[in-house]
Amino acid sequence: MGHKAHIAELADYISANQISKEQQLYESFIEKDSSTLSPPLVRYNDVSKKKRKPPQNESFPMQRIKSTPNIMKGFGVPSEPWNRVERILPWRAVGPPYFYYENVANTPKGVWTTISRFLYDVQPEFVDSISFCASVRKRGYVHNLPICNRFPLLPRPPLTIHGALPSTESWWPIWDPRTHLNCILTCIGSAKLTERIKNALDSCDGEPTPQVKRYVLQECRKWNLIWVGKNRVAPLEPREMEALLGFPEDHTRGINMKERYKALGNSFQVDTVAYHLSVLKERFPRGMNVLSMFSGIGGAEVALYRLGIPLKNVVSIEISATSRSVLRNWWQQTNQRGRLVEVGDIQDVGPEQVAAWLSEFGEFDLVIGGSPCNNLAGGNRVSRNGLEGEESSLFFDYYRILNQFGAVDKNELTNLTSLP
DNA sequence: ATTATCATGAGAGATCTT
DNA sequence: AAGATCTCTCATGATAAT
Repeated sequence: MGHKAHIAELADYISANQISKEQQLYESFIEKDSSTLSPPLVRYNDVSKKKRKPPQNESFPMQRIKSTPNIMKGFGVPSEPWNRVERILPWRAVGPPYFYYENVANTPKGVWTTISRFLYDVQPEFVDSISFCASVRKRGYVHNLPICNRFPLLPRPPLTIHGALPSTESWWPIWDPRTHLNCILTCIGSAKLTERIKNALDSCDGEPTPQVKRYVLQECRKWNLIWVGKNRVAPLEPREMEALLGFPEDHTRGINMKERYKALGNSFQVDTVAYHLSVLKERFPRGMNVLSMFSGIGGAEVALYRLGIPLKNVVSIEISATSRSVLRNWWQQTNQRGRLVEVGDIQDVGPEQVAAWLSEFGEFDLVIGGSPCNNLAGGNRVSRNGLEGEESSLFFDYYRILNQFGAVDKNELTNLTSLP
């Protein structure tokens, strides 16, 4: 079918089904036109709806499409599940094992292109956790999981601030229009700041002046503050962060506040990840062996557990001793039947160690992790130096270890395909 | 020895204006 | 269409306070 004819047919279909043009284009390119428009949909390192210059000197073809779907909804979110969609995975990306990789969506240019190329040319799925909870969290996910028949964790978390934090509602001024929170970070606003804000508001009797409102709103947005009393704002507490991120209450109890905020700010949003992992439930009714790299406070483990997927053997690689203790405590408190193997430094994990695990546990069913974002994150003024940065370069250890399993190495692939 | 506070912008997208 | 303006970001390191 010619391209114009295809678009025309599409227009009819859209008007008949009242589905947004963007979604329909998206689906059609996946299901029908993937041969002529390859690869479809997402342009790497481009999380906007606007068109931009395509990346230069990239080895895989870029296809400009006239209109893109809302790119921060990936292959669908519960409110807009495009469950009929299937995607074409590069054959060398097909498992076992299943793999799942996560990092911040807004990186320096070219980072997601590199990540995707190393991970077998699988296209990133960019998702904002605002579709799952009351807090923004824009992240990219590269994985080889099926995307049909996903389902969300229950109960669904509240999607508004007042729903998630009911006690704030009575204190929330009418002139603060926020209905959702910004991204949960690793640092919080100071008590001094909340005091300054209170003083500014107290100095006005009744309605604050426009200048004061502007100042307060600016600080509230910058530091993600909530209303906890008359003229009084406060940063989120750890347990509130835990709830927003989908963790059990007091999940990170027992470590000092600084570490607690840092670990939470670095964590997965559990509902989002669980939505993506939900397709594994029917495939592994008797449980999974999981290799969890950069485990942190165990977002992946909690997601699988909350999905009701039994954890058989979990190898958890995490450099922070306090984060390891959080996961270990959770493992014990939830009476896990499986075995938890803890490893500190991922750089100490060599081929022999991997081989030993394989002979002991058999195959890993899932390799999951989000590598450090320190050198990618926008908030970093000091060392936002990309994927080669001090911490973020640990991505290549994720790739190195993942590549020791079923997936075919690129060099090997080149040799194979160059044979006559 | 810990903990709290503060200063340190760029970069890119989103939205508005012309 | 193009430019101006607004908005937000899984942060780091020095210094003050406890």
